[in-house]
Amino acid sequence: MTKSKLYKLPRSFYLKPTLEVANDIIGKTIVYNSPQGKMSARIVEVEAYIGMDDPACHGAVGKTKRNSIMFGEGGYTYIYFIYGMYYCLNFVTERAGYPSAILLRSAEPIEGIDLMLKNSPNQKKTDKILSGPGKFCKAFGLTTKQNGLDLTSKTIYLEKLFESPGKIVRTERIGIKKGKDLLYRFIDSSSQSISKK
DNA sequence: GTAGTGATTTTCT
DNA sequence: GAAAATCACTACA
Repeated sequence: MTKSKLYKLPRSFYLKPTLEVANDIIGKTIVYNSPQGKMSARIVEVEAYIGMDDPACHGAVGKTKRNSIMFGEGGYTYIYFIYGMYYCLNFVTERAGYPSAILLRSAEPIEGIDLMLKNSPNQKKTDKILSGPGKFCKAFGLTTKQNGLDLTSKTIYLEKLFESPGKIVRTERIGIKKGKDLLYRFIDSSSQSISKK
């Protein structure tokens, strides 16, 4: 593999059906120009949360203050606080008025590893520092302050990498009580950094 | 090696 | 007042 060409994914990427986006997002690179410096990582694990028919989707119970960003147009960040101590990062998908998003569960660090380690005092192994939604946000320094950012802006965005993606596998989602029968979790099976075996 | 549980606070009922 | 799209630690085999 010689030079890898990168380009920022446009708004249209996020407006496709959520399952398509979830599949396509595996192997992409997320770039975040944080106040601390630039950080980037290769996405290897995501979960889809789709609309009113998905019982595990935050938007299924109707629009609330917390999930209102999911009802907006695709291509924005949705960050929420959970279990009293962790944040989770999502990418909003599809059209305005349709609550859907993709939860970023795990990634492999590329740039800014020193910053990630600094943000995550408990982590020692760099190959596991982003292996979970809560850990990812901690390492990237993401909080609800970053909720609703435009993914086509300069601050945070995804890049397409012209390399053959790893083998993508679909499984049931993790950590939810309802909707487990839906195979909405996508992982790159060649990665060693997924959040759970 | 696997399994079980406490931490801690925002958000919604 | 209870639940929550999690993680790290402890206990035990």
